[in-house]
Amino acid sequence: MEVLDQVSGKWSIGILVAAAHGPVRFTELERTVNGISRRMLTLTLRRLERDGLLVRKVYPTVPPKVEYTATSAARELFGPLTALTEWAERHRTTIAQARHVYDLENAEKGSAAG
Amino acid sequence: MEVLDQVSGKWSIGILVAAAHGPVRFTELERTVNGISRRMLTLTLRRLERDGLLVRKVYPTVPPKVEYTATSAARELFGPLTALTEWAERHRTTIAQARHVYDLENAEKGSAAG
DNA sequence: CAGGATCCCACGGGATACTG
DNA sequence: CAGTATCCCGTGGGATCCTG
Repeated sequence: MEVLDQVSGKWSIGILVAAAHGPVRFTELERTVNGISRRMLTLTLRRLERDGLLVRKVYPTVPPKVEYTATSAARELFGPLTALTEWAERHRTTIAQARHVYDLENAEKGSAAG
Repeated sequence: MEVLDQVSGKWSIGILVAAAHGPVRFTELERTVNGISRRMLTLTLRRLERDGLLVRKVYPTVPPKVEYTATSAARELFGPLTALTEWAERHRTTIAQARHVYDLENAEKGSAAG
């Protein structure tokens, strides 16, 4: 799905949920979205703005102040997004175990389906 | 979210929904999941199998037959996934327009906020 | 039919330095 | 404070050829 490409990407979701509860500032996001670099924050913000999921409001003060606000389209995303992350939470250990088992079985390359 | 990384990737979702309605065969997926290459089909199937979202069943016949079936964990994903794709569908044109507008505004680099 | 192996490119994304 | 610019690398993914 082409439209979901922007929701994918390592940071979009994190930024969106960070902006869920009202306007957020750049530096605020930098602290909130854990592990994100300045560069990726900027790039992802630009993409989300371009897709109409965030509105960027600049206050021409000094020092500068920029606020990002989730649009209604973005807010409609929060439901599905929450469902998805909750699923991930529920199945995290299950998936980890599945990976472990799979890796073990495929370590012994000559395994006869034992 | 680390666990969602596998759901991301260009093809995982497409493959999962293709396997939603029962077991599917390799070639069947190759036709169903539009635009996927043999290579990515194999790789993505392996990843989904490793994460316990698909079960791979081999019938030792000639010619070979391999069936992929969604696990219960994967089936629990369909709800959230559907919600997400429906959101994408609802907002597809909106997003396209937003992009268009954004691109126009940023084409005139010297624009003084019109 | 259902893959595996190899090559090769595009792009996502981190690190770092500079700016209005 | 809120960016932009540059460099550089890992990997996602397409094309093509080979195989049990």
